[in-house]
Amino acid sequence: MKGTVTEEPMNKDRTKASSSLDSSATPKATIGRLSLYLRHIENLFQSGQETISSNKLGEALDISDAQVRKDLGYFGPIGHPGVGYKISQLREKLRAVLGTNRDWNVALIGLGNLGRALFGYGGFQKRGFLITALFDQDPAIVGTTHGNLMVHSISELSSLTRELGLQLAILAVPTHAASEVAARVQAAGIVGVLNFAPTRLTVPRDLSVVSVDLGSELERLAFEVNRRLIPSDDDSPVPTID
Amino acid sequence: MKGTVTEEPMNKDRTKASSSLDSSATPKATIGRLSLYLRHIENLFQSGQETISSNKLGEALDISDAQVRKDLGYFGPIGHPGVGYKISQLREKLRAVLGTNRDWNVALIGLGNLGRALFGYGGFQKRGFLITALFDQDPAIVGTTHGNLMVHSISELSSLTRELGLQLAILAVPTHAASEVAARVQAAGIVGVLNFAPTRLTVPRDLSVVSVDLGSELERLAFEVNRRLIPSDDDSPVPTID
DNA sequence: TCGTGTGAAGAATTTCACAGCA
DNA sequence: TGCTGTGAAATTCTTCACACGA
Repeated sequence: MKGTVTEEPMNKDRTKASSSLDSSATPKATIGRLSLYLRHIENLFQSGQETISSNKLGEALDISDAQVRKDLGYFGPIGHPGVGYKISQLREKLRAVLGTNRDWNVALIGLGNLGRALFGYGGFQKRGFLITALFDQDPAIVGTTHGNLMVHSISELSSLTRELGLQLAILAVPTHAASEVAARVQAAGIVGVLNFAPTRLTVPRDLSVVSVDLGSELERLAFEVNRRLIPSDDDSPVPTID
Repeated sequence: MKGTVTEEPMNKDRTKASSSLDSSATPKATIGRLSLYLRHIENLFQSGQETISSNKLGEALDISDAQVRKDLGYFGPIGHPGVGYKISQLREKLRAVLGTNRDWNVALIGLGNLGRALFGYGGFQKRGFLITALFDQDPAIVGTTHGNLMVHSISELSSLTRELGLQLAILAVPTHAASEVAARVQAAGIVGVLNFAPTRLTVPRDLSVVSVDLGSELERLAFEVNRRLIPSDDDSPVPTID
């Protein structure tokens, strides 16, 4: 993990459908790579390039060509033998699969340091995730404005979710509040949350959760550095740290 | 993916060592879980609990007990049959493996929206990652202070890395600058970077990279929501979105 | 008896390698 | 000839199930 680190522990899943076009058969790892493909394809699309081969695409992302073809093939054949993948076509396909061919209305909940930062970060809007409402529990923060949005009390979550058609929420609240807020989010009718609190959300069914624990990502990095600089075996290179 | 969220595409690695204590044999997925274990163990440690079984630990994190035992066993036997894992002992072990039993001096590079937010976010310091120097390329930002730190020009990277003993860097710079900055970071003697720019860093060897693409995480969430609410097959539940 | 450690089985994912279309 | 799509092989990861220590 990912980074990232990402989260969402593995679980038994029922319903094993068969069709090779069935998205529920998509390996988890593939999904992460689809984002990488799209990112790169968007760049190529901007640059006006027309086609790209699995080999070239993989090279740019450090992924094997066979892996690229397998990944892209999960949603039906889309490549052109002898030619490669047509960039505009592949772009559409990836956007459809990843859900970025439409806009999503996103609630940002929690406007502490991290929340404000995420709000200022432009990367979300660019990919079709529009932050259209802000919420916080702290009365001292409710009523303040950021950009052209005012911070609402969490008690208004349900009404505003309906009113604004909010579909996703970014949770940047303290750990101890995360699960409770997630429950309210779900009750309000929001269907997915991106959770930044370093805890496993225990939530009712019918809420998709993706967690990002920035601290874990740094731990992963420290682990990699340790592994590289301080090989645990004896018969080894022996570089020193510091 | 996981924060992806996380990144670092898979690659062929040479040198296959044998010992079961060899950390290079640790499955990639395990590393992400080690952070989860540590997170939970720290909580238990605070609460004063003395031991925990693989079963209970797994239950709290939604991981199978066998998986927990396998993961924890990669670094040598540490459990106590009939008893479980001693929390203080497991905590030490995990901290040692993940490198959080020491402090890391971290440079934060890029003080735009995201960088400032990450600086304000307390989650890093708590886990032993001390942001001890700030850098930016923009002359308008160099010289400003945040907390009790002044923003330095990137040209001072090498000297300050030596002076302050910087080991890691958090990259919150624009995409187009990321690889170049990473090269300078590496040249300055920093050994690992946590990259927030949505691009694959092309860097010289001898630099560990973990990438977090927040946009990708939202895409992963959108994908999950789509999959849950709009099953691609026909013989299905048929909930509607919106 | 409780609960770890661990081979062996099983499942999931990646790589190989090649038939076949443009 | 160039390049995809895809079975089959190889590899990696997870779960099973049980011997054994406390």
